[in-house]
Amino acid sequence: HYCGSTHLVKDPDRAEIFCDECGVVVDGQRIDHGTEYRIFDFGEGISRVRVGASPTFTIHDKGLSTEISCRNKDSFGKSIPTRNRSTLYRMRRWQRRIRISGATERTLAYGLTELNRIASRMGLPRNIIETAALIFRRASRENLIRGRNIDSVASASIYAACRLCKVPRTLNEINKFDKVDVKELSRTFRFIKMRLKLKLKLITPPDLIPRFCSNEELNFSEPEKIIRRALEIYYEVEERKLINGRAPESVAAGIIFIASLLEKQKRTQKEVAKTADVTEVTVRAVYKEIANGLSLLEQISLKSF
DNA sequence: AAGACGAAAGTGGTTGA
DNA sequence: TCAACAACTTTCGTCTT
Repeated sequence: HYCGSTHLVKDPDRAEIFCDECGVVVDGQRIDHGTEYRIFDFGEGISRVRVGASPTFTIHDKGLSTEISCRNKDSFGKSIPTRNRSTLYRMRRWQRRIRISGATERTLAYGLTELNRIASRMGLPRNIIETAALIFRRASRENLIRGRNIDSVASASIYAACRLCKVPRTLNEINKFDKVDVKELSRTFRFIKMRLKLKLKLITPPDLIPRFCSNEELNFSEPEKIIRRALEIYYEVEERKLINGRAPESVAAGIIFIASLLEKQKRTQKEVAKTADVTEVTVRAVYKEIANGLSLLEQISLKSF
């Protein structure tokens, strides 16, 4: 499992196995195959019935809620006798509790729906969606959603899940599918990350390179070759400390551009820039720096002849 | 005509006093 | 908290293919 931890936790209520270190859902489809049993033990006062495991974190069953008026009148408007008022009081108290939980449930349902919408439009794999849903539920449980835009929490959960699962998306990529602005998404993410103590490693170019190379925009015939070449270049660059303070997308883009030249599958700077969501100017800057540092310039210009 | 190049000016985020 | 700073963007004119 990616984060190296062997500390996996099984949550029998949710039929989930997830990593205690990083929170990634390892196996979300798992069904509890434990003994099916019922206990009719009046002595213990417990009746346990296993009806089956909830298959996913992402679906929520919505409930209905009821209001009880605070006036002491019945449905005909007649005053309710004092001897019944204590009963009514108790009913109200219960109803209030249920309604409050109903509100958070509604938030959960709405948020998970939104989360699913974004994630499926992005075409994210199952395990990432489950991880995102788990994060969202934790955020809800820890009361982090109140006073915050539900949509932004949903987006932030997806962003975090992508990073946890080692296939990070940029904030901008997610922002193309959601309804919040990048700044708010960024704020919410930082907040959630801190409060849930998510352990996220920094994004590095190798996290991005495989996905970028496989992008349909670039349409490499054999992405694996480009990926391998790009990674070679990256490790060389890393070793020689040729780049400082560049955003990982920028570095990835510059490297992929060079790799496309060396593999004789040249792509334009514009194309590479578009898939990495940076500008051509940035691609140029990075690729120049690297090409100079590795003395690749003559090689590249030779190849292009 | 399209790509590559780099200058100039503006923006948002990080850093260090 | 403020100012300096590098990275990044946008825009644009020029050169190359």
